[in-house]
Amino acid sequence: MAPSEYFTTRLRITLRDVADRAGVHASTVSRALNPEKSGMVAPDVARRVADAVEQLGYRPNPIASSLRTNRTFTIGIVIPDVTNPLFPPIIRGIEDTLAPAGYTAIIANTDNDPDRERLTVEHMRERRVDGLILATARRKDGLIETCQRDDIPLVLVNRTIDGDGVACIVSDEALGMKLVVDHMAALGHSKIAYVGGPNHLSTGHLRTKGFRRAMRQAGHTPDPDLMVLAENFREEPGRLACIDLIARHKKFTALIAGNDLLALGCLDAFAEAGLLCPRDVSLSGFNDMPFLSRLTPPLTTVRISHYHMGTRAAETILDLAKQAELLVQHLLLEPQLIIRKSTAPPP
Amino acid sequence: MAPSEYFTTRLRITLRDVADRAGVHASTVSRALNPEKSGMVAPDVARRVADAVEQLGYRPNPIASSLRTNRTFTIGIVIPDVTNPLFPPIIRGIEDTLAPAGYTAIIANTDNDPDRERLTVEHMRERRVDGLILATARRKDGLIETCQRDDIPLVLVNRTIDGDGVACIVSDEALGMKLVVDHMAALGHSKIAYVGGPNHLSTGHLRTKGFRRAMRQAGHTPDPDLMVLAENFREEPGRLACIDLIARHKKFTALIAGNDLLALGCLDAFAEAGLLCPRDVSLSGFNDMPFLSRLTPPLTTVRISHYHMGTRAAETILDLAKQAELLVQHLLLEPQLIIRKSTAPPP
DNA sequence: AAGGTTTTCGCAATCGATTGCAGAATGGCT
DNA sequence: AGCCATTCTGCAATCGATTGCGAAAACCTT
Repeated sequence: MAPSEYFTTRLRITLRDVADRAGVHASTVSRALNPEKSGMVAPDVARRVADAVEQLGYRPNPIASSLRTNRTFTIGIVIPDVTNPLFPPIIRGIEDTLAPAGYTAIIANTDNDPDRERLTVEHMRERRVDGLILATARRKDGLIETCQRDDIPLVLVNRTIDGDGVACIVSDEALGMKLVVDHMAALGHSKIAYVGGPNHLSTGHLRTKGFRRAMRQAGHTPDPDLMVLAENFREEPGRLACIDLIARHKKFTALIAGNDLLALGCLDAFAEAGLLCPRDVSLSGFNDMPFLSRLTPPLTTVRISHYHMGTRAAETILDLAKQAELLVQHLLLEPQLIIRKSTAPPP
Repeated sequence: MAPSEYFTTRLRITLRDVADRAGVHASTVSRALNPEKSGMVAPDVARRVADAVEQLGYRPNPIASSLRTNRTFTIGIVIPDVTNPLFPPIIRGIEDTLAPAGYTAIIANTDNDPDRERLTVEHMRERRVDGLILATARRKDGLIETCQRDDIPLVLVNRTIDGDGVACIVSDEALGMKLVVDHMAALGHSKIAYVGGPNHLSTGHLRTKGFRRAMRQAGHTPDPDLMVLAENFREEPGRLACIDLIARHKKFTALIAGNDLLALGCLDAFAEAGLLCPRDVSLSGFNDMPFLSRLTPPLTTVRISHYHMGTRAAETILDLAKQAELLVQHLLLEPQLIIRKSTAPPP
């Protein structure tokens, strides 16, 4: 017998082994080990079983269990890209909540590619995940509609779709934007420009909407000439959008960016145009990425508790997986303004 | 019949359904669908099966398959913390390699807690992962020894253990350190200080060793008074170590940090001591974290291709999982010096 | 003490795919 | 034509745990 065989035969303790040891039938062991059914077995038998389990070092085979019960204690997480500092805290939040509940997370990156999204979701469904947490939602999202139709436990995180009917944990974008606008206004700015993210994402859309509304509430009229939408939420598009903005030669003393990466791009555009922040123009970001306080100047931004977002999403998917009724479908997390050195009174 | 039942009965196409449709036995379908055994079935039958699969939209149940074959096409990844920007690229590299091969990654964070490491590995083994990629290695690591003893396909990434016998993909720390030291020396520095990471990690240990050796090779004697080891690889310990260093009142014109976070901490210590970088002292980091070029001053550092590290680790674990012989056990990836503005000639 | 509950447990089927073995069909050979 | 060697397919067991059903045993009840 090869060593590996020895290992396998020696180590793979099955339910039946335990049953033999305890002098009972396998089904009894199964019941004794299932908290929900342990009432069905006599106390002394339960102890004998427990002892046998202990002595043999039995560990149940979750695969066999899954095959029979059709539950895997597995949750699929679909994100655009782990490399984006936005997502790791969400993942941690999810995992820290899932693990104590005995669930395992399967994570996949899709780079915002709808085809890959569909493929990964299919793959995860084949793997019989008990639920799905998606961080990839577009405002109109066919994939999510399919999942809804197929009645899969599903939670959206960070972004959401238009309309409701699906659980989501997102930040209160309108509030976040209001915090920034009010901050700029309080500093004395009235000519406030905006470089936003794409409109097909709820984050982009709601922040832009929030910007307009907050401007009006602050007594200013949002100037369409001072608003540009970048193609996506990354640096280079932010830079290009800002260059576009500057080329319009319309005066502004503050610029609110739709997220931190866009803000970084804007900073580059400022440098190219010989603009100094915050002396010539104040700048704010959104999300509070790590190390932003290390920038020159340290960036004023809106902090979103992504970790918290993850924990809530995990709690929700667990409820859904065990068929519980949801108290709240849409959870809006409260953002927080982080004032640093990139915002100052207008020149 | 409830909609969900309808869904289940309607959607769960099994091998037997395909067999019935194709007019053959389930075992034949199984063989037809298995590339390694598709030679055992007649071409026309294979086509009939393929058609039936197509028409019914059959998708195999990987759980049933796993139960029988004892292979899950799943790899466990254990990392200290996704939130550390070091790891996401590794994870991407792993996933991008694993996915095309039909494997799924299970990721877990352990926060460098040995107990959690053991728990996670146990959990993953219970889930019958086909292999393990660990980014948590300590130089002496009991957990890894157990895994070796139990003959589990195993690859270490980023860090490794003392001695060999286990596959690992790491950066060539000695070379990396040599690049930095030579760069400093070439700039004219001779009084070069060192703030390193903990000695119980291979990264910390090898970089420190590499520093000493590179110094001697450059014709300088490493001064023990100018070397401090931080408790871990994070900012605050870096700051404290650097404060300690400065308090020794021994002159140095350059400081090499064991990684970027330590360097960030050193930058803080400089600021507190009224030292300006690079005017008063040059500084270098290690790893090339994202956004380091945005610092003031942009940090000179050593770039390690973490993504590549991930792909190679995944390739290795796949080889191991299919029992292939390994060409190289220890793979040293070549690091690259990234010169920015934090290093300059001595004052 | 007889009959009726309630507990407690075992039997055997089941989840869905895989595979060793054997038999049927086909082909090739003399 | 007859026999052997291939090739192809089906049968049935198996992986390990779960669970509906029925039976035995224990406990009440009157």
